[in-house]
Amino acid sequence: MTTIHDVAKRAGVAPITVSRVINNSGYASRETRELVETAIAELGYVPNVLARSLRSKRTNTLALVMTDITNPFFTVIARGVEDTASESGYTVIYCNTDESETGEYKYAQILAQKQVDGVILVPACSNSRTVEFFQSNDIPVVLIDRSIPDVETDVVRCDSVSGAYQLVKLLIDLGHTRIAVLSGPREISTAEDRIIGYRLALAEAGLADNELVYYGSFTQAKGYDLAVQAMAKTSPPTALFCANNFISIGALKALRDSGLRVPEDVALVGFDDLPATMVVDPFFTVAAQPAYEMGQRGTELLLERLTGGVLDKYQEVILPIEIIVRKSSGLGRV
Amino acid sequence: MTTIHDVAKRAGVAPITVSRVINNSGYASRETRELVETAIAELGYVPNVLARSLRSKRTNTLALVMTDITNPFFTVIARGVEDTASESGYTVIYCNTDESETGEYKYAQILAQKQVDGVILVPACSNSRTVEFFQSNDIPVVLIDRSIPDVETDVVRCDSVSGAYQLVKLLIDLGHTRIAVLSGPREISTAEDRIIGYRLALAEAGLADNELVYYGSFTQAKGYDLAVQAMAKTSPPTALFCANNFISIGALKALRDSGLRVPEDVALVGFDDLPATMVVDPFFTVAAQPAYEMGQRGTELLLERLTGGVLDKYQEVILPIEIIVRKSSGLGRV
DNA sequence: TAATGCTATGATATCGATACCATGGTATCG
DNA sequence: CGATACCATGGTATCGATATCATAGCATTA
Repeated sequence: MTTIHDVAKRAGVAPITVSRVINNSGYASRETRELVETAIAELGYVPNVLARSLRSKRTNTLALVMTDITNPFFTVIARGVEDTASESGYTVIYCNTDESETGEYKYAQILAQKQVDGVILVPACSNSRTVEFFQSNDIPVVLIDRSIPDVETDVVRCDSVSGAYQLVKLLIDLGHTRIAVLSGPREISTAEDRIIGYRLALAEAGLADNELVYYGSFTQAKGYDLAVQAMAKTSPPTALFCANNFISIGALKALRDSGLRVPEDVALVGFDDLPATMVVDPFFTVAAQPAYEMGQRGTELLLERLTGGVLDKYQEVILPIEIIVRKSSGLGRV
Repeated sequence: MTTIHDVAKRAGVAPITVSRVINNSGYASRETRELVETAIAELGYVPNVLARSLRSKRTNTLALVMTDITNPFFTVIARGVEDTASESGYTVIYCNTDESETGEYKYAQILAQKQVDGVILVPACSNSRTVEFFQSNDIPVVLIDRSIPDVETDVVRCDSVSGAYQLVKLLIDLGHTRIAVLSGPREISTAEDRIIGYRLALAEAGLADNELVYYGSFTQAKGYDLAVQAMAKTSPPTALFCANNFISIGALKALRDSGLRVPEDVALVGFDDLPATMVVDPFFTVAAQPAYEMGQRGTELLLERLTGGVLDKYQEVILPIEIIVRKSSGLGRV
């Protein structure tokens, strides 16, 4: 390992001068700068950011803690975060909690140890322990996609209530009266909000008594299960509202496996679009959230907190949802 | 920030003793251990890994440098890496080069600065500069998925030649004689190997004169383009062999857009399966590579190099490919 | 009983960089 | 011309941990 001292010796200057050249801080004459730069090139010197960060108290590293990196929705968020962060010279550590509260807290420890400058968190639970832990270690946190009750911090999310309301209203307008909602875990804000939106649309149409609510998790397997459960009723629903993309796919699989056609026999709508790169024939009617932009805005907010000094009030940014009508919702019932 | 000194003072011991308790290194009496542990708990102390790594020269961090994190093939590799690494107490930094050589080299600098212990690299080019840079900084590298000519390092990959051969032979056995291959960039080993396998199968069947080779890139957009080009010939191919999943999807889209049915009008086979979570109705006949296992084996190899002292000889691990026959290859031509 | 080995703990130097303070030279201005 | 400001550079302390060496008590063994 060549160090800043080696460079300094070779260039005939003091280490601190080398530091100034590298970081473009303080003054350095054109001549000295060149001396240092050639010494760096000749030695193949690479600064040690551990030492730098230890002294300067800034690691130029952010962490993105999310629940499921295999879900394209989060992958796209990750790209938004990555692009924005790297533009400002930050690197990003990705952490995958698999929707587990303990996994999340375990990562929180590691990230604090690593002295990350800030965290973008998709919470795996409604528990505020992780956020409070970060805050007690002076690490700012931005929540993304999901919120947590009674926590003071920045949030970037979409209006799930409204998105769900619009999707379910669409089904009602098509003539459906028995609509089931297949959602995620009870304690996740988006899972709950999407049920609230569902109820709103039902109530408005005078269908409050027809509620068919299923809680589960945001996975394909659970989507399959819940769809099977829902369709097993004596008078099964004629439409399903799935609370995310994986649930949609699982539900569609379940319906096909029972010989039911979508949309002819059962209509299907859901949250979260699949990326165009991964789908040949877009089929699902969805409430599409601007995932890339969520990552971007969340990161911007975090960077503002880090560099712009103290912005005293926490912000809640709510981004618009787009309803995309495709084949899976069908043409309506006669 | 509470430091090891604060803990030491509170527990009435020396900092080094606290260090011993934390790291379970050296001796510590039961009594002292408890004193230290309660002090840690009371103060909410979290060790600073920057300082630790600076002194100990180990960061317990690996880097996974890949070309496209939005491709599920690489996402699955990432999970394999992550799981294996975290089992051994390592964390993983993910880097996305977007198939760009400069992007790759830029990340190399950053990773060296961060003092990562080792790197798992999916090379974006056939250039050995990045690998050599890492090696000159004493950072071991394992290549994954793709190899680079004339580079001395560990490699974990699949036998693309054989996979391609089998897929193309399958098409030939179904009666196809005009088969086009839509591949990636000329300088990527997997892109080239898949063409070699294609040629092998053609030659064996006496079809060497029917070669229809298209180079491009591993993206959906390019797959679309190449398929359009291939089908525009006066006597167009009756089957397409796509060198990865994104090319397959793009090609399928192009065929559909020109009113051609798969497999009735054109048969389609390709490399890399799509994850079951993302597909309702598996359709493509594919050469499936064990992505998770590739990540796993690559990481294991790297960890062996890091911990097991010097394993003098570099290894090349070649994992088996599975051919999965589905609808897209059709039933053959009469 | 002296030698040996293990347990338990501490003092000090150091990892590689930057913060902070200090120094001296030159240009500008009233 | 002296005061002031800016440019250019260096010395030293320090960030928070561990490597290395040292010390001392006690048990075991020849």
